[in-house]
Amino acid sequence: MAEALTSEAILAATEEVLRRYGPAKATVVDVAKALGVSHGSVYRHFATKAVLREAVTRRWLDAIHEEMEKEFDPNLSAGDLLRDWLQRLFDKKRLSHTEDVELFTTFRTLVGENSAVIEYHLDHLVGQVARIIRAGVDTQEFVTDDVEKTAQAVWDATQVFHHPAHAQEWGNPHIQDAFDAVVSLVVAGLRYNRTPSATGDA
Amino acid sequence: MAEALTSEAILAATEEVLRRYGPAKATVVDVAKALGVSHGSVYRHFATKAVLREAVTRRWLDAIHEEMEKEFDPNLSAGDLLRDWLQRLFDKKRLSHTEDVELFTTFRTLVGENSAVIEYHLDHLVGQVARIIRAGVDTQEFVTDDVEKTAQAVWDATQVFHHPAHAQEWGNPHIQDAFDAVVSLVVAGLRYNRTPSATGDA
DNA sequence: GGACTGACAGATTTCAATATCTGTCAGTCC
DNA sequence: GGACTGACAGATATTGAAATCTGTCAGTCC
Repeated sequence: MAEALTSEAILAATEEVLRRYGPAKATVVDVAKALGVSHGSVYRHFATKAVLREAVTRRWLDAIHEEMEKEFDPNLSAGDLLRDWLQRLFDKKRLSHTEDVELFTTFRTLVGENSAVIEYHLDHLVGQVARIIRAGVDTQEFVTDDVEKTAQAVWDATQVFHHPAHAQEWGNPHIQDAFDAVVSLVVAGLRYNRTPSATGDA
Repeated sequence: MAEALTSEAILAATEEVLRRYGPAKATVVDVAKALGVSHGSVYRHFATKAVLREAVTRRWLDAIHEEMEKEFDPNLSAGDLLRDWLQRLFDKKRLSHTEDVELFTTFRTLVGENSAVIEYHLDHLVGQVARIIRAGVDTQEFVTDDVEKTAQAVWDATQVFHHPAHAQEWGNPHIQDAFDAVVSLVVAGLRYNRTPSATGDA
Protein backbone atom coordinates (compact mmCIF):
# COMPACT_ATOMS: atom_id res chain seq x y z
CA MET A 1 0.00 0.00 0.00
CA ALA A 2 3.02 2.27 -0.35
CA GLU A 3 2.67 3.79 -3.84
CA ALA A 4 -0.61 4.44 -5.63
CA LEU A 5 -1.34 2.23 -8.61
CA THR A 6 -0.74 4.14 -11.86
CA SER A 7 -1.85 3.43 -15.42
CA GLU A 8 1.79 3.50 -16.42
CA ALA A 9 2.68 0.75 -13.92
CA ILE A 10 -0.22 -1.35 -15.21
CA LEU A 11 0.95 -0.92 -18.82
CA ALA A 12 4.49 -1.94 -17.93
CA ALA A 13 3.26 -4.98 -16.01
CA THR A 14 0.95 -5.94 -18.87
CA GLU A 15 3.81 -5.75 -21.33
CA GLU A 16 5.87 -7.99 -19.05
CA VAL A 17 3.06 -10.50 -18.65
CA LEU A 18 2.47 -10.54 -22.42
CA ARG A 19 6.18 -11.08 -22.96
CA ARG A 20 6.21 -13.98 -20.52
CA TYR A 21 2.95 -15.80 -21.30
CA GLY A 22 2.14 -14.67 -24.83
CA PRO A 23 -1.10 -13.06 -26.07
CA ALA A 24 -3.23 -16.22 -25.70
CA LYS A 25 -2.39 -16.91 -22.04
CA ALA A 26 -1.86 -13.45 -20.57
CA THR A 27 -4.82 -12.59 -18.29
CA VAL A 28 -5.85 -9.55 -16.32
CA VAL A 29 -5.48 -11.67 -13.20
CA ASP A 30 -1.85 -12.29 -14.13
CA VAL A 31 -1.27 -8.55 -14.47
CA ALA A 32 -2.86 -7.89 -11.08
CA LYS A 33 -0.81 -10.67 -9.51
CA ALA A 34 2.40 -9.19 -10.96
CA LEU A 35 1.47 -5.85 -9.38
CA GLY A 36 0.40 -7.39 -6.07
CA VAL A 37 -3.15 -6.00 -6.32
CA SER A 38 -6.58 -7.47 -6.97
CA HIS A 39 -7.70 -7.59 -10.61
CA GLY A 40 -10.58 -5.27 -9.73
CA SER A 41 -8.02 -2.48 -9.28
CA VAL A 42 -6.81 -2.88 -12.85
CA TYR A 43 -10.37 -2.28 -14.05
CA ARG A 44 -10.37 1.13 -12.30
CA HIS A 45 -7.78 2.28 -14.88
CA PHE A 46 -8.78 0.33 -18.00
CA ALA A 47 -12.43 -0.37 -18.73
CA THR A 48 -11.83 -3.74 -20.42
CA LYS A 49 -9.05 -6.15 -21.23
CA ALA A 50 -9.27 -5.07 -24.89
CA VAL A 51 -8.69 -1.42 -23.96
CA LEU A 52 -5.69 -2.40 -21.87
CA ARG A 53 -4.19 -4.41 -24.73
CA GLU A 54 -4.79 -1.59 -27.17
CA ALA A 55 -2.99 0.85 -24.88
CA VAL A 56 0.03 -1.46 -24.72
CA THR A 57 0.02 -1.82 -28.50
CA ARG A 58 -0.18 1.91 -29.08
CA ARG A 59 2.68 2.45 -26.66
CA TRP A 60 4.82 -0.02 -28.57
CA LEU A 61 4.06 1.49 -31.98
CA ASP A 62 4.80 4.98 -30.66
CA ALA A 63 8.32 3.80 -29.85
CA ILE A 64 8.77 2.73 -33.49
CA HIS A 65 7.45 6.05 -34.73
CA GLU A 66 9.91 7.93 -32.56
CA GLU A 67 12.83 5.88 -33.85
CA MET A 68 11.83 6.47 -37.47
CA GLU A 69 11.40 10.21 -36.93
CA LYS A 70 15.14 10.99 -37.26
CA GLU A 71 16.07 14.23 -39.04
CA PHE A 72 16.97 13.92 -42.71
CA ASP A 73 20.54 14.54 -43.85
CA PRO A 74 20.26 17.54 -46.21
CA ASN A 75 23.37 16.42 -48.15
CA LEU A 76 21.67 13.30 -49.48
CA SER A 77 19.50 13.05 -52.59
CA ALA A 78 15.82 12.26 -52.07
CA GLY A 79 16.48 8.84 -53.58
CA ASP A 80 19.13 8.08 -50.97
CA LEU A 81 16.98 9.51 -48.20
CA LEU A 82 14.15 7.22 -49.19
CA ARG A 83 16.49 4.27 -49.52
CA ASP A 84 18.00 4.93 -46.09
CA TRP A 85 14.62 5.41 -44.45
CA LEU A 86 13.23 2.16 -45.90
CA GLN A 87 16.43 0.35 -44.98
CA ARG A 88 16.19 1.61 -41.42
CA LEU A 89 12.58 0.45 -41.13
CA PHE A 90 13.45 -2.92 -42.64
CA ASP A 91 16.46 -3.42 -40.34
CA LYS A 92 14.35 -2.55 -37.31
CA LYS A 93 11.57 -4.96 -38.22
CA ARG A 94 13.93 -7.73 -39.23
CA LEU A 95 15.99 -7.38 -36.09
CA SER A 96 13.00 -7.40 -33.77
CA HIS A 97 11.78 -10.50 -35.60
CA THR A 98 15.05 -12.48 -35.56
CA GLU A 99 16.01 -11.46 -32.03
CA ASP A 100 12.82 -12.66 -30.39
CA VAL A 101 10.32 -14.33 -32.68
CA GLU A 102 7.90 -15.02 -29.87
CA LEU A 103 7.71 -11.39 -28.79
CA PHE A 104 7.38 -10.31 -32.42
CA THR A 105 4.50 -12.75 -32.87
CA THR A 106 2.88 -11.50 -29.68
CA PHE A 107 2.86 -7.92 -30.92
CA ARG A 108 1.72 -9.02 -34.34
CA THR A 109 -1.33 -10.59 -32.65
CA LEU A 110 -1.96 -7.49 -30.57
CA VAL A 111 -1.78 -5.20 -33.59
CA GLY A 112 -4.04 -7.55 -35.54
CA GLU A 113 -6.68 -7.28 -32.81
CA ASN A 114 -7.33 -3.61 -33.43
CA SER A 115 -7.61 -2.23 -36.95
CA ALA A 116 -7.86 1.35 -35.66
CA VAL A 117 -4.34 1.06 -34.27
CA ILE A 118 -3.08 -0.34 -37.58
CA GLU A 119 -4.55 2.58 -39.48
CA TYR A 120 -2.97 5.10 -37.14
CA HIS A 121 0.38 3.34 -37.47
CA LEU A 122 0.32 3.09 -41.27
CA ASP A 123 -0.89 6.66 -41.77
CA HIS A 124 2.04 7.87 -39.73
CA LEU A 125 4.67 5.90 -41.63
CA VAL A 126 3.25 6.55 -45.10
CA GLY A 127 3.16 10.20 -44.09
CA GLN A 128 6.91 10.07 -43.51
CA VAL A 129 7.42 8.53 -46.95
CA ALA A 130 5.30 11.33 -48.41
CA ARG A 131 7.55 13.90 -46.73
CA ILE A 132 10.64 12.44 -48.41
CA ILE A 133 8.93 12.24 -51.78
CA ARG A 134 7.73 15.82 -51.50
CA ALA A 135 11.32 16.90 -50.84
CA GLY A 136 12.37 15.02 -53.99
CA VAL A 137 9.64 16.67 -56.03
CA ASP A 138 10.73 20.09 -54.75
CA THR A 139 14.27 19.55 -56.01
CA GLN A 140 12.87 18.09 -59.26
CA GLU A 141 14.63 14.79 -58.59
CA PHE A 142 11.28 13.01 -58.48
CA VAL A 143 8.30 13.36 -60.80
CA THR A 144 4.72 12.85 -59.61
CA ASP A 145 1.48 14.81 -59.63
CA ASP A 146 0.08 13.17 -56.51
CA VAL A 147 2.55 12.83 -53.65
CA GLU A 148 0.15 11.05 -51.27
CA LYS A 149 -0.82 8.45 -53.81
CA THR A 150 2.78 7.88 -54.82
CA ALA A 151 3.86 7.54 -51.19
CA GLN A 152 1.19 4.87 -50.76
CA ALA A 153 2.48 3.15 -53.92
CA VAL A 154 6.04 3.12 -52.55
CA TRP A 155 4.69 1.71 -49.32
CA ASP A 156 2.69 -0.97 -51.14
CA ALA A 157 5.64 -1.90 -53.38
CA THR A 158 7.83 -2.50 -50.33
CA GLN A 159 5.25 -4.46 -48.27
CA VAL A 160 7.45 -7.59 -48.37
CA PHE A 161 9.97 -5.76 -46.25
CA HIS A 162 7.75 -4.40 -43.53
CA HIS A 163 4.40 -6.25 -43.50
CA PRO A 164 4.51 -8.83 -40.68
CA ALA A 165 2.84 -11.44 -42.91
CA HIS A 166 6.15 -11.63 -44.80
CA ALA A 167 8.31 -11.90 -41.67
CA GLN A 168 9.37 -15.47 -42.34
CA GLU A 169 10.96 -14.37 -45.62
CA TRP A 170 13.21 -11.95 -43.73
CA GLY A 171 15.39 -14.84 -42.64
CA ASN A 172 16.30 -15.65 -46.25
CA PRO A 173 20.02 -14.94 -46.80
CA HIS A 174 19.31 -13.12 -50.09
CA ILE A 175 16.64 -10.86 -48.65
CA GLN A 176 18.94 -7.81 -48.66
CA ASP A 177 19.54 -8.29 -52.42
CA ALA A 178 15.80 -8.48 -52.96
CA PHE A 179 15.37 -5.31 -50.92
CA ASP A 180 18.03 -3.46 -52.95
CA ALA A 181 16.47 -4.58 -56.23
CA VAL A 182 12.96 -3.45 -55.27
CA VAL A 183 14.10 -0.12 -53.83
CA SER A 184 16.24 0.57 -56.91
CA LEU A 185 13.27 -0.15 -59.13
CA VAL A 186 11.03 2.10 -57.07
CA VAL A 187 13.51 4.97 -56.86
CA ALA A 188 14.12 4.73 -60.62
CA GLY A 189 10.36 4.84 -61.08
CA LEU A 190 10.06 7.95 -58.93
CA ARG A 191 12.62 9.68 -61.13
CA TYR A 192 10.64 8.88 -64.25
CA ASN A 193 7.06 8.31 -63.23
CA ARG A 194 3.79 9.35 -64.77
CA THR A 195 0.53 8.59 -62.97
CA PRO A 196 -1.78 6.03 -64.67
CA SER A 197 -4.08 8.61 -66.25
CA ALA A 198 -1.09 10.27 -67.93
CA THR A 199 0.56 7.08 -69.23
CA GLY A 200 -2.38 5.55 -71.13
CA ASP A 201 -0.24 3.99 -73.82
CA ALA A 202 3.43 3.38 -74.37
CA MET B 1 -17.57 -52.70 -59.17
CA ALA B 2 -18.27 -51.36 -62.66
CA GLU B 3 -15.36 -48.96 -63.40
CA ALA B 4 -11.85 -49.28 -61.96
CA LEU B 5 -10.84 -46.66 -59.42
CA THR B 6 -8.51 -44.10 -61.02
CA SER B 7 -6.18 -41.54 -59.46
CA GLU B 8 -8.04 -38.89 -61.41
CA ALA B 9 -11.38 -39.88 -59.85
CA ILE B 10 -9.80 -39.77 -56.40
CA LEU B 11 -8.39 -36.29 -57.04
CA ALA B 12 -11.77 -35.01 -58.21
CA ALA B 13 -13.51 -36.51 -55.19
CA THR B 14 -10.88 -35.08 -52.85
CA GLU B 15 -11.38 -31.64 -54.34
CA GLU B 16 -15.12 -31.97 -53.82
CA VAL B 17 -14.70 -33.13 -50.21
CA LEU B 18 -12.28 -30.27 -49.51
CA ARG B 19 -14.75 -27.85 -51.04
CA ARG B 20 -17.56 -29.19 -48.86
CA TYR B 21 -15.87 -29.75 -45.50
CA GLY B 22 -12.82 -27.47 -45.65
CA PRO B 23 -9.18 -28.45 -45.11
CA ALA B 24 -9.54 -29.08 -41.37
CA LYS B 25 -12.45 -31.53 -41.59
CA ALA B 26 -11.84 -33.32 -44.89
CA THR B 27 -10.67 -36.88 -44.20
CA VAL B 28 -9.50 -39.77 -46.35
CA VAL B 29 -12.52 -41.70 -45.10
CA ASP B 30 -14.78 -38.94 -46.49
CA VAL B 31 -13.10 -39.24 -49.88
CA ALA B 32 -13.53 -43.01 -49.90
CA LYS B 33 -17.16 -42.65 -48.85
CA ALA B 34 -17.78 -40.18 -51.70
CA LEU B 35 -16.34 -42.71 -54.12
CA GLY B 36 -18.19 -45.67 -52.58
CA VAL B 37 -14.96 -47.55 -51.78
CA SER B 38 -13.05 -48.39 -48.64
CA HIS B 39 -10.39 -45.90 -47.58
CA GLY B 40 -7.77 -48.63 -48.02
CA SER B 41 -8.32 -48.35 -51.78
CA VAL B 42 -7.40 -44.67 -51.75
CA TYR B 43 -4.07 -45.61 -50.21
CA ARG B 44 -3.29 -47.84 -53.20
CA HIS B 45 -3.06 -44.66 -55.33
CA PHE B 46 -1.69 -42.13 -52.85
CA ALA B 47 0.81 -43.18 -50.19
CA THR B 48 -0.36 -40.70 -47.56
CA LYS B 49 -2.99 -38.08 -46.98
CA ALA B 50 -0.31 -35.40 -47.40
CA VAL B 51 0.64 -36.74 -50.85
CA LEU B 52 -3.01 -36.74 -51.89
CA ARG B 53 -3.48 -33.15 -50.76
CA GLU B 54 -0.31 -32.09 -52.53
CA ALA B 55 -1.54 -33.66 -55.77
CA VAL B 56 -4.81 -31.74 -55.52
CA THR B 57 -2.92 -28.52 -54.85
CA ARG B 58 -0.59 -29.01 -57.79
CA ARG B 59 -3.57 -29.74 -60.04
CA TRP B 60 -5.20 -26.50 -58.98
CA LEU B 61 -2.06 -24.41 -59.51
CA ASP B 62 -1.51 -25.97 -62.92
CA ALA B 63 -4.90 -24.60 -63.97
CA ILE B 64 -3.74 -21.09 -62.98
CA HIS B 65 -0.51 -21.53 -64.91
CA GLU B 66 -2.38 -22.53 -68.01
CA GLU B 67 -4.68 -19.51 -67.79
CA MET B 68 -1.71 -17.16 -67.39
CA GLU B 69 0.16 -18.71 -70.31
CA LYS B 70 -1.74 -16.75 -72.99
CA GLU B 71 0.29 -15.62 -76.02
CA PHE B 72 1.53 -12.04 -75.91
CA ASP B 73 0.08 -9.44 -78.28
CA PRO B 74 3.08 -8.31 -80.40
CA ASN B 75 1.50 -4.89 -81.00
CA LEU B 76 1.77 -3.91 -77.35
CA SER B 77 4.80 -2.34 -75.65
CA ALA B 78 6.55 -4.42 -73.01
CA GLY B 79 5.22 -2.03 -70.40
CA ASP B 80 1.64 -2.66 -71.46
CA LEU B 81 2.27 -6.40 -71.73
CA LEU B 82 3.55 -6.44 -68.17
CA ARG B 83 0.68 -4.28 -66.97
CA ASP B 84 -1.88 -6.54 -68.66
CA TRP B 85 -0.29 -9.71 -67.37
CA LEU B 86 -0.20 -8.43 -63.79
CA GLN B 87 -3.76 -7.15 -64.13
CA ARG B 88 -4.91 -10.53 -65.37
CA LEU B 89 -3.25 -12.30 -62.45
CA PHE B 90 -4.70 -9.81 -59.99
CA ASP B 91 -8.22 -10.09 -61.45
CA LYS B 92 -8.04 -13.87 -61.28
CA LYS B 93 -6.90 -13.92 -57.67
CA ARG B 94 -9.30 -11.24 -56.57
CA LEU B 95 -12.24 -12.89 -58.27
CA SER B 96 -11.54 -16.32 -56.83
CA HIS B 97 -11.27 -14.66 -53.42
CA THR B 98 -14.47 -12.59 -53.58
CA GLU B 99 -16.54 -15.27 -55.28
CA ASP B 100 -15.92 -17.97 -52.67
CA VAL B 101 -13.82 -16.90 -49.70
CA GLU B 102 -14.09 -20.29 -48.07
CA LEU B 103 -12.73 -22.14 -51.08
CA PHE B 104 -9.98 -19.56 -51.46
CA THR B 105 -9.04 -20.05 -47.81
CA THR B 106 -9.07 -23.79 -48.26
CA PHE B 107 -6.58 -23.64 -51.09
CA ARG B 108 -4.50 -21.11 -49.22
CA THR B 109 -4.18 -23.67 -46.43
CA LEU B 110 -3.33 -26.45 -48.86
CA VAL B 111 -0.64 -24.39 -50.57
CA GLY B 112 0.77 -23.36 -47.21
CA GLU B 113 1.14 -27.01 -46.24
CA ASN B 114 3.76 -27.70 -48.87
CA SER B 115 6.58 -25.28 -49.53
CA ALA B 116 7.84 -27.33 -52.48
CA VAL B 117 4.58 -26.63 -54.32
CA ILE B 118 4.87 -22.93 -53.53
CA GLU B 119 8.37 -22.80 -54.96
CA TYR B 120 7.29 -24.54 -58.15
CA HIS B 121 4.35 -22.17 -58.50
CA LEU B 122 6.35 -18.99 -57.90
CA ASP B 123 9.22 -20.03 -60.15
CA HIS B 124 6.76 -20.55 -62.95
CA LEU B 125 5.05 -17.18 -62.59
CA VAL B 126 8.23 -15.17 -62.00
CA GLY B 127 9.59 -16.92 -65.10
CA GLN B 128 6.71 -15.50 -67.09
CA VAL B 129 7.46 -12.01 -65.76
CA ALA B 130 11.08 -12.53 -66.79
CA ARG B 131 9.97 -13.40 -70.33
CA ILE B 132 8.08 -10.12 -70.65
CA ILE B 133 10.99 -8.13 -69.23
CA ARG B 134 13.44 -9.83 -71.57
CA ALA B 135 11.23 -8.84 -74.49
CA GLY B 136 11.30 -5.26 -73.22
CA VAL B 137 15.07 -5.33 -72.89
CA ASP B 138 15.39 -6.67 -76.45
CA THR B 139 13.44 -3.71 -77.85
CA GLN B 140 15.42 -1.36 -75.55
CA GLU B 141 12.22 -0.25 -73.85
CA PHE B 142 13.49 -1.59 -70.52
CA VAL B 143 16.93 -1.24 -68.98
CA THR B 144 18.40 -3.90 -66.69
CA ASP B 145 21.56 -5.97 -66.54
CA ASP B 146 19.94 -8.89 -64.69
CA VAL B 147 16.55 -9.93 -66.03
CA GLU B 148 15.95 -12.68 -63.45
CA LYS B 149 16.68 -10.45 -60.51
CA THR B 150 14.56 -7.66 -61.94
CA ALA B 151 11.67 -10.05 -62.59
CA GLN B 152 11.86 -11.10 -58.95
CA ALA B 153 11.88 -7.43 -57.92
CA VAL B 154 8.74 -6.77 -59.99
CA TRP B 155 7.15 -9.79 -58.37
CA ASP B 156 8.14 -8.64 -54.88
CA ALA B 157 6.95 -5.08 -55.52
CA THR B 158 3.50 -6.37 -56.51
CA GLN B 159 3.09 -8.89 -53.65
CA VAL B 160 0.12 -6.94 -52.24
CA PHE B 161 -1.82 -7.87 -55.36
CA HIS B 162 -1.14 -11.59 -55.51
CA HIS B 163 0.14 -12.84 -52.15
CA PRO B 164 -2.78 -14.51 -50.33
CA ALA B 165 -1.76 -12.89 -47.04
CA HIS B 166 -3.02 -9.61 -48.52
CA ALA B 167 -6.31 -11.06 -49.78
CA GLN B 168 -8.44 -9.10 -47.32
CA GLU B 169 -7.15 -5.83 -48.80
CA TRP B 170 -8.47 -6.85 -52.24
CA GLY B 171 -11.98 -5.97 -51.14
CA ASN B 172 -11.02 -2.31 -50.63
CA PRO B 173 -12.84 -0.17 -53.22
CA HIS B 174 -9.63 1.76 -54.02
CA ILE B 175 -7.50 -1.31 -54.57
CA GLN B 176 -7.50 -0.86 -58.37
CA ASP B 177 -6.08 2.66 -57.95
CA ALA B 178 -3.39 1.26 -55.69
CA PHE B 179 -2.62 -1.40 -58.28
CA ASP B 180 -2.36 1.17 -61.07
CA ALA B 181 -0.08 3.38 -58.97
CA VAL B 182 2.31 0.55 -58.08
CA VAL B 183 2.43 -0.88 -61.61
CA SER B 184 3.04 2.59 -63.07
CA LEU B 185 5.88 3.12 -60.63
CA VAL B 186 7.38 -0.27 -61.46
CA VAL B 187 7.06 0.12 -65.24
CA ALA B 188 8.59 3.60 -65.02
CA GLY B 189 11.41 2.08 -63.00
CA LEU B 190 12.01 -0.62 -65.61
CA ARG B 191 12.37 2.09 -68.24
CA TYR B 192 15.04 3.84 -66.20
CA ASN B 193 16.54 1.30 -63.84
CA ARG B 194 20.10 0.67 -62.76
CA THR B 195 20.88 -2.27 -60.49
CA PRO B 196 22.10 -1.41 -56.98
CA SER B 197 25.79 -1.99 -57.74
CA ALA B 198 25.55 0.49 -60.62
CA THR B 199 23.60 3.18 -58.74
CA GLY B 200 25.84 3.64 -55.73
CA ASP B 201 25.08 7.34 -55.40
CA ALA B 202 22.47 9.71 -56.73
C1' DG C 1 -2.98 -62.37 -59.46
C1' DG C 2 -4.12 -57.83 -58.94
C1' DA C 3 -7.93 -54.63 -57.19
C1' DC C 4 -10.24 -54.20 -53.29
C1' DT C 5 -11.94 -54.87 -48.33
C1' DG C 6 -12.18 -54.45 -43.46
C1' DA C 7 -10.18 -55.10 -38.99
C1' DC C 8 -6.51 -53.26 -36.45
C1' DA C 9 -2.77 -50.21 -33.64
C1' DG C 10 -1.37 -45.90 -32.77
C1' DA C 11 -2.17 -40.97 -33.46
C1' DT C 12 -5.38 -37.26 -33.55
C1' DT C 13 -9.80 -35.02 -32.69
C1' DT C 14 -14.15 -34.25 -30.27
C1' DC C 15 -16.98 -33.31 -26.42
C1' DA C 16 -18.64 -32.44 -22.00
C1' DA C 17 -17.32 -31.67 -17.28
C1' DT C 18 -14.48 -28.77 -14.69
C1' DA C 19 -11.69 -24.84 -13.79
C1' DT C 20 -10.36 -20.26 -14.77
C1' DC C 21 -11.16 -15.67 -16.38
C1' DT C 22 -13.73 -11.20 -17.23
C1' DG C 23 -16.22 -7.52 -15.66
C1' DT C 24 -19.30 -5.75 -11.70
C1' DC C 25 -20.22 -3.89 -7.39
C1' DA C 26 -21.31 -3.77 -2.46
C1' DG C 27 -18.38 -3.35 1.18
C1' DT C 28 -13.63 -2.42 3.73
C1' DC C 29 -9.91 0.41 4.97
C1' DC C 30 -7.08 4.30 5.73
C1' DG D 1 -14.50 9.62 0.58
C1' DG D 2 -11.74 7.67 -2.74
C1' DA D 3 -8.54 3.62 -3.62
C1' DC D 4 -8.88 -0.92 -3.19
C1' DT D 5 -10.76 -5.75 -2.20
C1' DG D 6 -13.03 -10.03 -2.94
C1' DA D 7 -17.15 -12.62 -3.91
C1' DC D 8 -20.11 -13.30 -7.69
C1' DA D 9 -22.55 -14.43 -12.57
C1' DG D 10 -21.77 -15.38 -17.03
C1' DA D 11 -18.32 -16.29 -20.60
C1' DT D 12 -14.18 -18.67 -21.98
C1' DA D 13 -10.55 -22.09 -21.62
C1' DT D 14 -8.63 -26.62 -20.06
C1' DT D 15 -8.66 -31.43 -19.61
C1' DG D 16 -9.07 -36.24 -20.15
C1' DA D 17 -12.01 -40.01 -21.63
C1' DA D 18 -14.32 -41.56 -25.79
C1' DA D 19 -14.72 -41.39 -30.73
C1' DT D 20 -12.65 -40.92 -35.10
C1' DC D 21 -8.93 -40.97 -38.31
C1' DT D 22 -4.52 -42.57 -40.60
C1' DG D 23 -1.88 -45.97 -42.49
C1' DT D 24 -1.04 -51.23 -42.71
C1' DC D 25 -1.85 -55.69 -44.22
C1' DA D 26 -3.69 -60.41 -44.29
C1' DG D 27 -7.42 -62.04 -46.58
C1' DT D 28 -11.51 -62.02 -50.24
C1' DC D 29 -13.22 -61.78 -54.78
C1' DC D 30 -13.53 -61.83 -59.70
